[in-house]
Amino acid sequence: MGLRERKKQATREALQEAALRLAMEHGPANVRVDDIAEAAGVSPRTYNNYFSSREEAIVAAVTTERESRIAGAVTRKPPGTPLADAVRDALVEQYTDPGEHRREALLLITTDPALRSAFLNSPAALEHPLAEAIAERLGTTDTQTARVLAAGVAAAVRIALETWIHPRTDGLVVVSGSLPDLLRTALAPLAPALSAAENQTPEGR
Amino acid sequence: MGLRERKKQATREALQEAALRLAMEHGPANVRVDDIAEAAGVSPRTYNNYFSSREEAIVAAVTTERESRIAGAVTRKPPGTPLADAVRDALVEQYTDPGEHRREALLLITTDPALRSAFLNSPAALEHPLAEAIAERLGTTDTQTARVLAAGVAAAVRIALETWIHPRTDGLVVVSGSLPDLLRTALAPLAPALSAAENQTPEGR
DNA sequence: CACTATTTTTGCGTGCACGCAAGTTTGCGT
DNA sequence: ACGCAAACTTGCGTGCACGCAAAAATAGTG
Repeated sequence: MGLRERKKQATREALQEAALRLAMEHGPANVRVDDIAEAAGVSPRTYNNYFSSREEAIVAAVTTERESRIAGAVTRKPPGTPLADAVRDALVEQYTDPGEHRREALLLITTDPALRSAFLNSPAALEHPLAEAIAERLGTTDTQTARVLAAGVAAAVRIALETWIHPRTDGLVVVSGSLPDLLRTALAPLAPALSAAENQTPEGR
Repeated sequence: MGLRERKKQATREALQEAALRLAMEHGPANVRVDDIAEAAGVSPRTYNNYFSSREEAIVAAVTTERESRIAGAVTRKPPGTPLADAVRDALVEQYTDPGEHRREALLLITTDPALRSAFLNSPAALEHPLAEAIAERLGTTDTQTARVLAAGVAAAVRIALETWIHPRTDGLVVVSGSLPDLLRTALAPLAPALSAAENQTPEGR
């Protein structure tokens, strides 16, 4: 990886880190993008070359790393594992709480409306990498099916996060509980679609 | 319906219509929200009480009516129709080209990047009404499953619109063709999930 | 009709997103 | 080492989104 890309990566991380730190120190409402840019040592205009909203950098600090690992985790599941299981397990793994410093950040995020909204959009970033991982496991060149399945999964994840953040009484049951459980529940309805796709293109073709 | 709600509806439609007309006349880039507001006879600030971006009103003029009919169309399918078929047919019906004046508008929308992007987000508005329609057909009080399925369908529709707007070579096949065909293709992978959900909660329970 | 409560509209102020063009850095071939 | 081309950064200008609080419109009640 050349100097160019390393620098870009460094800038991106500096912005994320600065954004999160400042938001935790002064509260999300009291952080202007100029502050973030200054703390990261770049111009305000450059901030918007990396992130297209003030909230994005803060949320990215919490979600980016996790999301980048999910597709990898799916690919890494032992061959022969049913696709639905591979996806479910990969997601549950990666969304299992990693530590304390992230938890404070999440509390901050779920407090502020704009941040919440940006947070709930974050699973959209799963679509492309996940679609590739699924296509690979299906061993097909038909990208379209993989894209639809990945988008469905991303949507399910988003819904799991939604009900995790503001729980609701659903029918007669109160839905709340650990995020892993909510993920499993949200993914369950899609499992038949994942299975069907992989039976459509059997191993030995 | 009281005077209040009728007026709100009228304002909303006036804004949509004005936005679309002005965009067609002067080109999307040369329409400021102040112009739209003035043409609709409200203050600029009021525009943003109805739409949260300049593009939204333009796109809404083309998509809103259609979307509001889809959930109804699903509900209206004869009882006994498999859920997957009901959803597919309802979508195909409603997305079948209605006429000429809309076609020009669509050309306009697909030309401008910001409008394209807003247009591709429009299926998100399907989620809530569609989730209710699906829940009703499933005859279940478990909203969660219906929400996930509806979100999956909305995502599939979005992907159909994406590949319709900028077609791609996918594997060895060039994907292009009529929107109805693209919709069928995009929905196909989800059909097993819809079927499984309705077999989970059989009629006579 | 008169009075009050609720909802909607409006103006203002502030910070933000982004196109553009000029300036700066990096990569690479010679 | 030089110099050119491509990529990245920056400043500027413009229009936009939205919180807030005051004013206007509407609904409901006696």
